[in-house]
Amino acid sequence: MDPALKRWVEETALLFEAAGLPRMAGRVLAFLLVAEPAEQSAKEMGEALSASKGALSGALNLLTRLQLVERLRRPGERADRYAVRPGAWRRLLLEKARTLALYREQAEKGLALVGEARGERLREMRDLYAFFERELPKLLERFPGEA
Amino acid sequence: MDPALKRWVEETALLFEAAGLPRMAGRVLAFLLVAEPAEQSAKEMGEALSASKGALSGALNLLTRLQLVERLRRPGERADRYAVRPGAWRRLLLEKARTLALYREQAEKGLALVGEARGERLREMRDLYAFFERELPKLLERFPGEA
DNA sequence: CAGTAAGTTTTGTCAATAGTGAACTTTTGA
DNA sequence: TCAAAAGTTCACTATTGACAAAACTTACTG
Repeated sequence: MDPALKRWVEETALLFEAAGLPRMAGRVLAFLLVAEPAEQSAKEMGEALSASKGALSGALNLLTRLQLVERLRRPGERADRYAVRPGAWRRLLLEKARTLALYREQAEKGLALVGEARGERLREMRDLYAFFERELPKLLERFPGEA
Repeated sequence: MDPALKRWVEETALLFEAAGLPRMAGRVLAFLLVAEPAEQSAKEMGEALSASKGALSGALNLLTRLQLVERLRRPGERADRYAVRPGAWRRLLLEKARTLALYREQAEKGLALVGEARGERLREMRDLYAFFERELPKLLERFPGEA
């Protein structure tokens, strides 16, 4: 693999890490974004990223659960292949949007404990998250893209 | 402090941690959301949260840098007091919005390396983040609230 | 149905990070 | 100017989590 591309993968993995992914999962995702062909086997990724089978297994399962990557098998081949799913980014943001509800609910729990009267600070929190919970999915619909 | 409230603080801290704050900073912020009075000294927080001076110092500096908390001094008092800043949540989201640019830029760097022709996957990434980079600040402006 | 390749799980090691407690510096009110 | 309180910094410890390596399980292919 081109050294410049290798550096890009590592940098990108760091970004993904900041967003909450484990380091190895970030590396795999970054690699799959630029790999040729798009479908890669665990073995190939292990060589490209100098990572162990075990680490890849965990990372790939995570990325698959998150629906960022799909697992597929070419007829006649023994090994699974993996590729970034079309619409992965939209899905990632939808997922984030869903966590907004957690924040809103937590604010509401707090309000129930301290009472609405004493809850100016919590109300600000609840209202803003509720606003985004409503508006973000609408915004995503306006984005011109697939699935 | 009421045990139910104590549990709420701990739960909320966990949520904040998932969003990227260090644990202690999350506890402090959660506590400041429900504390009476709103302005609390480090000593009071140390007792309420069973935390050391040193840990509080770090957490409070972080929260102050992030502009989520403000530091103030009542005349005649020796110790600083801290309170959640009005508009803290909006500010937090604006900050997140700013990181969208990082993702877009990283996708563009990748495109420069693999070429636009081979870059369907990266283009999807770039386009979605660019879209949000444009739309999110607009959305925030529509939220009826302070600074 | 064997033999082998792929994938998962487990175990042990290592690095990173948070937090305590103590030493140190700064501030402030007398 | 002095003394005490507040705040910061540092050294150490404990916890966490990621990863490699190897043992184990599953499932394909001939």
